[in-house]
Amino acid sequence: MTEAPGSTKDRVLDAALASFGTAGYDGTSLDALAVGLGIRKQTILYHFVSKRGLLNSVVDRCAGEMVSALEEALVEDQPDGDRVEAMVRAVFRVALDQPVLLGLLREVSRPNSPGAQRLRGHLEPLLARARVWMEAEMAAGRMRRTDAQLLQLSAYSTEVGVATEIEVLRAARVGPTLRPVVQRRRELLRFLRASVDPAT
Amino acid sequence: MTEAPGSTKDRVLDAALASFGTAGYDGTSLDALAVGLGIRKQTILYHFVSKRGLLNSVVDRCAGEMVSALEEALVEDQPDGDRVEAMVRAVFRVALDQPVLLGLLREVSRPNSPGAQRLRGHLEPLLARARVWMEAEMAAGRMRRTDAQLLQLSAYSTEVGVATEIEVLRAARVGPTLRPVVQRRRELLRFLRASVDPAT
DNA sequence: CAGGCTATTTACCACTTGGTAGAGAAGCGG
DNA sequence: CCGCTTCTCTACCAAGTGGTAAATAGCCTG
Repeated sequence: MTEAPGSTKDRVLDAALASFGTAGYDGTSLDALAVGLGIRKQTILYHFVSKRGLLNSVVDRCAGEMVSALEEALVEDQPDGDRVEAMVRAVFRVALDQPVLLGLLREVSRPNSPGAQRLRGHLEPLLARARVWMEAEMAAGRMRRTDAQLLQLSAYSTEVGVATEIEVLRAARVGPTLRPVVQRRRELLRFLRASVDPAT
Repeated sequence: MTEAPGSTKDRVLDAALASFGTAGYDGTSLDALAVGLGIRKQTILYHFVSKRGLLNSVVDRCAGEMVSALEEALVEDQPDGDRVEAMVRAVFRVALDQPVLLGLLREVSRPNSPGAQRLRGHLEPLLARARVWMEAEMAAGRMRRTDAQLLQLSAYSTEVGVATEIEVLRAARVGPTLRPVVQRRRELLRFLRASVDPAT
């Protein structure tokens, strides 16, 4: 049932993602969105019942992409510990491919934000799986003992922060090169490894 | 020329900070703000010429508080390296005292956000000073050699991320205790120290 | 060709937005 | 008491908001 990539519905989703991700939910007007697409606002409301519905659809699609990217990174059963690296790389890849997606994530993960709990709903199963794995690793002594949920929250916010940085760097034209990004990723990995290392 | 803490102007500033920090700029309406204060919207517009002017005033005040808190932490000339800890503690104190302030920071530090460059204007001198200090430390071999600006960006985003977490945790009622926060601060410090340690 | 289905349109609506104009009111120095 | 300043108010406005109702066009099937 996935919409063809050229369809009106899909074009609206793309534009909405960009607008929500940069201007925020309240900063997005259906009229402006429609004008930008060369269609009428009511066409948008036909496909997605309301503005809120549009946001939900955007969140659904993005969460889907995110989750599948992460699951793909997890499926490749690698030697212990590299799973962390695989996940970080996956998120960075997404961040580089479509930075707006991270913008949406940032926007929508604000407490009390519309769509926040919807996003959580999508990510929850994945997070639960990860928690189970982490606790097993801890029990086996291969991972430093900490509150798994807290560690997740921490890694999540750091990743989003880093991804936001990418946009900031891009805006500041610090460099068209990817060097800072790569460097940043390396540091983040070092941080996560240190955070996870069983040695106190 | 600082306004008396009970004055209308000051009450408006408080309410505006809370609203901007939680609902965002676009999500804040002058009418709603006024109703919440038991005054008329035009009173707000009398004191602060426009909505944008109100945001600017809020940003100015908050940046002032932030900067002075940080400078205070820096003035206490402590043995090397503990300066980092002092700054982290200062930011955490602010985050715990008035979480909304961090909410505003998060809101306003979004690229293309109104007030973003105004905030940068306030923080720039402080950041420049810190960069000079860091580069001196690097030259003296007491700090690992990295791009100072990148490190700042990194520390900043991580701090804001962590602070945002605090709100999330509070919302999720993970615990009325401060334990997670303290634990999180400890981890962050460990991260920063590792990031700065001259040993590869 | 009729009839239904999907997609997009035009025309409106009630409401909210930030902002302007001007009137009172309260205090204060002369 | 006057005039001036400072503050808050009522009244209003043009533009924009999300959303409803209904008309129109294209298309496929019977």
